Amino acid sequence: MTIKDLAQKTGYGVATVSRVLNNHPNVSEKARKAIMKAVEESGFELNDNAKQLKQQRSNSVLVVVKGTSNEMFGSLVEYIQSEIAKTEYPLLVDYIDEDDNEVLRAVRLCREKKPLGILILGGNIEHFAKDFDKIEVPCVLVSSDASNLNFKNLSSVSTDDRSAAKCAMDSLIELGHRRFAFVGGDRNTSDTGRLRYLGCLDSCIEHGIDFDKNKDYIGVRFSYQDGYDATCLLIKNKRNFTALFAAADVMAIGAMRALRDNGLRVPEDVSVIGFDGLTLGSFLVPKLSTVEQSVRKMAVRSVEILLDCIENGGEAKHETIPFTVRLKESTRKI
Amino acid sequence: MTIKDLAQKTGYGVATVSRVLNNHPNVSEKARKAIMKAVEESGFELNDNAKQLKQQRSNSVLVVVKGTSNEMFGSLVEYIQSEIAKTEYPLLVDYIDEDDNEVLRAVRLCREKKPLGILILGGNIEHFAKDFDKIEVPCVLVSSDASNLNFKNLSSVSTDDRSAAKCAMDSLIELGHRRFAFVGGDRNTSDTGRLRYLGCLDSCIEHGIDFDKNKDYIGVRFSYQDGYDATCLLIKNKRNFTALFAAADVMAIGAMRALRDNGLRVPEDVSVIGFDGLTLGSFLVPKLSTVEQSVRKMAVRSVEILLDCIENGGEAKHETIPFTVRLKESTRKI
DNA sequence: TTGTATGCGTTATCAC
DNA sequence: GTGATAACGCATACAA
Repeated sequence: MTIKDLAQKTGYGVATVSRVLNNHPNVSEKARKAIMKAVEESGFELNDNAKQLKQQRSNSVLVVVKGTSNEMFGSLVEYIQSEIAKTEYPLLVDYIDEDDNEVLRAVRLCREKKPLGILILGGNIEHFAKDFDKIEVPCVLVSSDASNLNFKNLSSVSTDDRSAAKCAMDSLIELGHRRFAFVGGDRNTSDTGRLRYLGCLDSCIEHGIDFDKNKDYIGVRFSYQDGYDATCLLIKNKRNFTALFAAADVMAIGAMRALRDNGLRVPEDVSVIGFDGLTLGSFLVPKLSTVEQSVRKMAVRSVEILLDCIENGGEAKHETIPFTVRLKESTRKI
Repeated sequence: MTIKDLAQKTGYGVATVSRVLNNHPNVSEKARKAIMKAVEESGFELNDNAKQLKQQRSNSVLVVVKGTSNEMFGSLVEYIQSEIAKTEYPLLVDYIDEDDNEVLRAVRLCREKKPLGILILGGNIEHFAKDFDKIEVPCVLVSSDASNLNFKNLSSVSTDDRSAAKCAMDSLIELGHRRFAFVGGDRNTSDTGRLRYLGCLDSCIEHGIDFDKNKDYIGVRFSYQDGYDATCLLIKNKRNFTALFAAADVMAIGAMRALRDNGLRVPEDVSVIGFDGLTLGSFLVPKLSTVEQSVRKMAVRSVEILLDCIENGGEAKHETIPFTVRLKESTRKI
């Protein structure tokens, strides 16, 4: 079933059928009705490939997700999906490993899929600096700040990771903690991991807290198991910390279990704070203290910015989503 | 940049370029080398739209995910993604609401996207019975059994939900429990919810357990919050249950928190068992007892079956993935 | 082993 | 208001 068949069936020409299907003007009401009727009856849908070939672009929006075990991105993708679903653009989701180069991947997908725009979840600024010039469509980097890169088609929506991590640490210090352990991201492959690490460092320095970056900090992947393993290692190192900062809620959850398995109670023996503000955290026992980023707001703004760039040729924007340190039940005063 | 440009650049014809790009035979080594070199230099990628228009299909695999708040599907999508990534097929992921009609959605996407095959995560057999005949490409329904529908292009990979739920209940009964509460799925919109409900009922009947389907059972959506709310309601009804069965781990997690907030301890006062076997469950305190379905195996088999249908014209298959009742720390003997 | 020519289904430019 | 018709970039039948 093609518009040709439809034309034959209704007695009109393909051009008129196409006009009706695309809501173009210069079609008689009579023709519109007749053609729409035929469309209904046959369940006809335009062939996207032909349409897009003709129009020299697809109408899809591409999302590249870096790292699959971090539930925060899962949640982000869902919100993005539901925002994009309000439009007529199909969403192409591509998951890549935490260690892969997201920009090269995007470049390749652009040539293949010709998306209207791209959202990249998680990214490494160096990758952007090196290869982003090969991307021409609007792009929003979600979760890292790209304002100092100055690409005219690259926006970003992020949390001020460094300040947020510092705030979280400040809160722990205010609760009386002095000895800390850190389960962070890999500082080399993850901007987010690096910034949150620096924020912690800032706080330690400001408060004169001792901190051995080789023994008190372990950088791993964003997953439950990695959080668990890293924490076991920190305990084994006998650093006797009273508080643990995890650079992601998934790690914090792994950490809490590791503490428990080593005979330590949360928060009585060790306070734990995570980062992200996953919905899940509020259902745990104890409720996970965390640096809450409004994942929903992040998704909404990212999509809004992207659509503005796509539809109105809007300028690239760099936004920071506010965070809130939420001390719940996994932290306590000592 | 098109194959025409590439042809011009290398002095060969478009047909030869096309042959090289598709690894077809009858190309001299010399031509292959020259053309590949030009491809490298220019970073050329075939235009998917043109290719697919020509071939009368896209090369993509479509995944329709029903319900976004059930983390089990999130996990399933990730495994599917990583399996599909081993092939060269791009994955088109479409999320729809738990209450939407997944088959009509798939029909529409088929006409638009012309995918090679479809995976549907979560589904209602009635929807399939009514409209699946409009779908012509191979399809695998994941998580519900479709063997009694007899569509030649519809496979299914599922857990025997009814037996599994019964086993879980049997285990609780064996632990000495007699008074139960059930947080289940909506029996009307979700096959999975209905079957797990029936399994529980089977067990109750077999063991002569009293069960008021209006007061002891609440059917809600698969999410943390719904599990929480339903449990609060059950507690309010003063049914004095000693064990709670949740039709999904996410609900069980919500339930555990609700119990806690109502002054009940898990497992001392109430034993809780979930369903799915999420990775997360093993990191909770207490570790969540659950009916474990190997999500990974489910994903792997689903993709294998689909690819076999796509690539070798394999027959539709209906497979059941084994389950294991895992009693961990959220259940106890009374 | 290679090149030429045709058509996939659509949109858009014309001429009517 | 409408209908021919030329692209879009590719794969492929067929000719050389």
